[in-house]
Amino acid sequence: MARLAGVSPATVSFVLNRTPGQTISDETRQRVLRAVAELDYRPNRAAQGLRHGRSATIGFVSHDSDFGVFAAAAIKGAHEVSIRHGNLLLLVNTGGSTRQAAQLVGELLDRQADALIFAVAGTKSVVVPEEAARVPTVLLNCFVPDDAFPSILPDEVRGGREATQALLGLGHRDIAYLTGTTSAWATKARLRGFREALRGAGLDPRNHTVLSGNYHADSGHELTRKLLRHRGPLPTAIMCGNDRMAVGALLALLEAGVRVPEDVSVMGYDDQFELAGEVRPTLSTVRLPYDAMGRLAAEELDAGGPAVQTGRTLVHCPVVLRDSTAAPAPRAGA
Amino acid sequence: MARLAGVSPATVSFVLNRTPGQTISDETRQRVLRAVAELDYRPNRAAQGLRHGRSATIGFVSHDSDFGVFAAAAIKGAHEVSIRHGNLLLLVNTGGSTRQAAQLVGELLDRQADALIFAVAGTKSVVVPEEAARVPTVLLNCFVPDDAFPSILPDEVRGGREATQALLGLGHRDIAYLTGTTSAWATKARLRGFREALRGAGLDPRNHTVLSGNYHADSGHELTRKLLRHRGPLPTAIMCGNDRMAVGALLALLEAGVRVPEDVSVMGYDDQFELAGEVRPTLSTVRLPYDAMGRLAAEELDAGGPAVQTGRTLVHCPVVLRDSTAAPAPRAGA
DNA sequence: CTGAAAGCGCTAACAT
DNA sequence: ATGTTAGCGCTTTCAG
Repeated sequence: MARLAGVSPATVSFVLNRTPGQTISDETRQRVLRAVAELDYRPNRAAQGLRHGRSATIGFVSHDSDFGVFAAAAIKGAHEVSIRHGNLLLLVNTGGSTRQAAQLVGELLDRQADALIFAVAGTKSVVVPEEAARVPTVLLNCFVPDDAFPSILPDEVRGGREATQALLGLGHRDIAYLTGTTSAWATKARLRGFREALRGAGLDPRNHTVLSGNYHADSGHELTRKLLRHRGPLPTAIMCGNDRMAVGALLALLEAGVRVPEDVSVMGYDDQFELAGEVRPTLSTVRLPYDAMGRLAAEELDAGGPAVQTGRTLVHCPVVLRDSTAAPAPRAGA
Repeated sequence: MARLAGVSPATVSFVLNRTPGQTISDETRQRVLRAVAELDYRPNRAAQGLRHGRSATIGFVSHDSDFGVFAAAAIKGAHEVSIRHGNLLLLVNTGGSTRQAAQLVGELLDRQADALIFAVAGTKSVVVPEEAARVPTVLLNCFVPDDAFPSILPDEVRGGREATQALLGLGHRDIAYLTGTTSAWATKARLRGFREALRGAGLDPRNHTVLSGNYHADSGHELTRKLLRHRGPLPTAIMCGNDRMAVGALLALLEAGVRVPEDVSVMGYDDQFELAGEVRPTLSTVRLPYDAMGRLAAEELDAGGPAVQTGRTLVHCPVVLRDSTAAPAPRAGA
């Protein structure tokens, strides 16, 4: 014990914490510091936590069957700002089961987590274990029907709109949309943005092909083949539900000898790490700012307010233009 | 306090923990349990930890600039078995900096983490903060020069060898290898496995093209184009440093009108989540069992032995055959 | 069979 | 200006 080394029990605490309103003689301070250095003593934060009722720990609940790209990015963001505030992340994965979620939130609370981040990969409505309400909790990429917890969500409508506008800006007038899973919240929102943008440019969405897929690369491949088979003139641009579908589309187009972006532009969505920026041609896409969302969540929590600020915060998804999009080739009919 | 509800202070502890060698009358037990249920009381694990000197928490140090696919998989595995043993993961990311690593290991230790997992995405030698030695520590996908900590590593030589043997088994005799970053441990090991397999089949590795890339999709693309430009007869199979390079290769081949697997077989490495199984054709590859490695690490730690069992544990990387490989087409010269 | 008491490592209020 | 005391919530001898 540092106390043996010096000659004081709680004085150490005063010195180490610079307790305000406490004045310590320079001599003792030195003595303490020397002892601390010698034993390289570090306060036991579990004990501090017990005293303070605060563990300097934030529970991160990944409510998915797997940790994936989403969780990794969100965790990175949350970690980054938590660290800055002296907090660490206590991580659990529920496997997507509501029962497991309740169980694990219990474990987190037992360990006195000061706050909770509840995150899901595919934006959607979730059931949050009610015990979560005992501490400040933020929902990341998900929400509850009554908005009892504050949510942080990507602004998918705007993302879809701006992606479409980017294409329109390049001169495209015939844009096909290969959607992700139709039932998904994000799919609907992106599609809505797509239609808004078309209407905004004076075009009729009903003249534009929309095909339903499932967010997997092979569905992008398949739908693009359908596009190639069935239509007369190919659209000059293809928007895809996400980057993986875009990669599938790319493969199908190349197989058919269609050049990207000379003959057709392709737009993804997600800006998926190690994918969008690396395929050839590199993919124009919309950045899903999971890391920023994680940061935001942690900021709300670290700020620590009783934090039952409610409501939904939408985070902007910026368009990232790379090589898979270009102005359409002048058409014969033009 | 549950104690108020019943009429006992520490008896609660006996009941809840079924303390061996303690015998409790059925009546009191019921009383306690009823009170516990009513207040849905749960013991404070921070306090338990303080008492026991054990936090039921394992520190997971991701020593990379980012959380990525690797960390996500390894964490998933480690989480899975930790949970089963009643432990939770306390997660930190060092950004790859040794100084940050020391700092964060400090934070973990201050919070009384019972053990540490130190993980890196690209297999390599690392500098582990020396304080890590205060608790059982396992190195995941990395090692220290003197093997002072036990390491868990993928068996890359065998992976490379078996991937090559799979191709040889299909009848391929001319296999090109597009490597990842040459300086990487994994690259060398996989290449060694490649050569061992060739020699094992009575072939001379020097007759096989080996081109150096960097594990990114675009380098797979570029090297494949080089292959297409420079060589007379294309090899019948191309092994790639990883799946992303394989996707690059796929794109380049399709662009050139070369069919996969009819004209050329392509083999990846990693079995990357959401990639290898989804591109068209689906990628034959070697599974890098990061989740299993994570599980293994947690198992060694949860077993909790003083656990300074040292040495390196190699984990098998099984070949996964999908659609991008097939028997070579009969050649004119054959 | 159960309660009282001490103590894990720390800090906040209260004496000195 | 420093040291004492009590207590955070739990477990564990040790007496009853």
